[in-house]
Amino acid sequence: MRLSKLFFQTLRETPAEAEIASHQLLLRAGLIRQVTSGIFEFLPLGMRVRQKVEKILREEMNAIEGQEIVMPVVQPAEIWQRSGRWYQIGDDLMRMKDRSGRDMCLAMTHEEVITDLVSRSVNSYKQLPVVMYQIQTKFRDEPRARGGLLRVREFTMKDAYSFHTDFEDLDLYYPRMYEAYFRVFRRAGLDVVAIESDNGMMGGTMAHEFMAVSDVGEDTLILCRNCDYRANRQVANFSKNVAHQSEMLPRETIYTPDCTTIEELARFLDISEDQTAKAIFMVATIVRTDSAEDVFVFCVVRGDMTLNETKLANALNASSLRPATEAEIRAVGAEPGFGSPVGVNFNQSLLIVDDLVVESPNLVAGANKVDYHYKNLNYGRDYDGGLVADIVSADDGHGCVNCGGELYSLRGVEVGNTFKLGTKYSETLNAYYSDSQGNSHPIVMASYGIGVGRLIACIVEQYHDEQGITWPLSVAPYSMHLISLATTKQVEVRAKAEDLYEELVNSGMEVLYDDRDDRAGVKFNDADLIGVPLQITVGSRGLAQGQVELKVRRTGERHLLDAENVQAALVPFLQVEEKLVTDLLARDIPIA
RNA sequence: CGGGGAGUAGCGCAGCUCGGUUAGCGCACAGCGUUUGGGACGCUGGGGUCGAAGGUUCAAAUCCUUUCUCCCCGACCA
Repeated sequence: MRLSKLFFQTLRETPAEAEIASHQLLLRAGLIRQVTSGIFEFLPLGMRVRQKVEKILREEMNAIEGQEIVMPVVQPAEIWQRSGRWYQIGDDLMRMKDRSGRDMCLAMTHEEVITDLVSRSVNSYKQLPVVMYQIQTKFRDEPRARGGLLRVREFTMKDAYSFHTDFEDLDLYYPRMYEAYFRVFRRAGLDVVAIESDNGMMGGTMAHEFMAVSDVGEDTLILCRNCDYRANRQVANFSKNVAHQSEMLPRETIYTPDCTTIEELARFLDISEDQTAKAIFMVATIVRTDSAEDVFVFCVVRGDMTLNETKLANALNASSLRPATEAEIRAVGAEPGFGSPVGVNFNQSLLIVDDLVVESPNLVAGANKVDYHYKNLNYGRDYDGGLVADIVSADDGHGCVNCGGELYSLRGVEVGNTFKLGTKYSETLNAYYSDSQGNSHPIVMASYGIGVGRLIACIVEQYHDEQGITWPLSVAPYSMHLISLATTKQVEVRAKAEDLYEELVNSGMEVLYDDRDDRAGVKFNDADLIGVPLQITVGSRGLAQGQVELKVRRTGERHLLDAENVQAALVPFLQVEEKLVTDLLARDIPIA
């Protein structure tokens, strides 16, 4: 491709709206353009990268029996009503009416449509298992798009769905998808960490997230330094330590002026935070089949712990949570800042106590009276009932639930996920098959997603420097950036560059050819910004010695090549670039 | 939805506090000339509903009201 003909423009200055590296560079290098919040165009260079990623996805999905299909973006409400998600999902689901007033929505994922498809086509165990995938647009009306391609509203996803006679068969297939996911990410140059995760709105029995470790990530991974335990913080378990075991002591009321936070309280009493309990007040929306109910939830966790809203929501089966207002807190008889479950009437509200609080004796907690706390509060003696569950977050320094090792945390971007869905969708959408005895069973399902744009953003986050992007060869828009430094008078330099371009293209290489009438500095800077792995410069200086110059973008190393034998001389450098991916692929895949 | 910031040419911004010719600068773009190995120089030129609507005023980019959009933090999120 000749740069003089390419629809692109590099930006010298960083657009004001972009803060993170991938967003800035994708805009500056002319790969994407934002239309409105969370909605982007892919320009020719960006489209080339996308096609590279999609090719990898297709190859890896095809290799594990995946069959490619395309499902619609605009879907009838009816199937979403049948699965229940029409009611469970809030404003993220973009709803609309067609001209005849029928409710429609934009697909945020495709479980409903594919289950409906399979329900009408699959009748017998002989047709199972079957795996289908597509690379298709999703729309999620995110409350807040951010970070360029990291979090968008309209995006392209590779989504795959597998259908099985039973869980045993799913369990046989699931590891193949898991390994294929590692191959996809590694072929794209990205190493990922697979972690246990929440099922969220997908439902089902088990889920993994594939995280690209990055400081710009929105998720927190909890990992063990000693064993291979790794989970999203939303669901991570840890070994809870009862810090101060002792006999129950008599409860006392103590004066604690202005101690409205655990930190102030611990400092005032000169005790550690793990000797206190804190009350957190939430309002949970609990969705039943056809109604939703708001319930006041009184949470008690130990003072040194952080409430985990995902765990809380799962324990309550709540669709959403929000902090309670002061008025709501007082309405149940509690005092904000000095809250305690003692004396609260739980007829109209729900008590949920973290299991660690139940184990920990003699805690200091609020007395429901301004400036007073109770000392030696014990669950079972001073208050009881309610729900006891794990509702706190694992954190750096906590103990691993498997081996007792030290846990630590990393930030990550979720680039893919896999869900064992079980029979949630097959039952509601009537996807049943007959076994060899003629008995009917719901089909066991799983779904698997990879966000294409997000993956590209993660690659750029990992592969860039001060000058621009440093694409891995496998996903680079071109493999070669040929720069002609010929001025108008240097016809022989020009001719050599043209010949070389033709020669390289004819040999099957993907060449971006800077034939523009511009200054050398402009061309070098654009080449560095776009980040094609190998740069070849044809100029009068080198040509006088019968040479052209090669620069390896990622390392910056430079070599002189015989101008008459460029193509062959490039081969070893391409092999070095390929090694980046082969090295990644050679690593062991951590077990699920 | 809560908090903060910003909308002036394709991009980056100044002007606004304290209203006053024809709204400016850099980059980008077009033409001509000189240049030509790491973002050249000169001359000339094109491009603006100053986000939108309403109001105050002799006069509004500037003051007031309303509203829309974008970005960041939080909430939320397969």
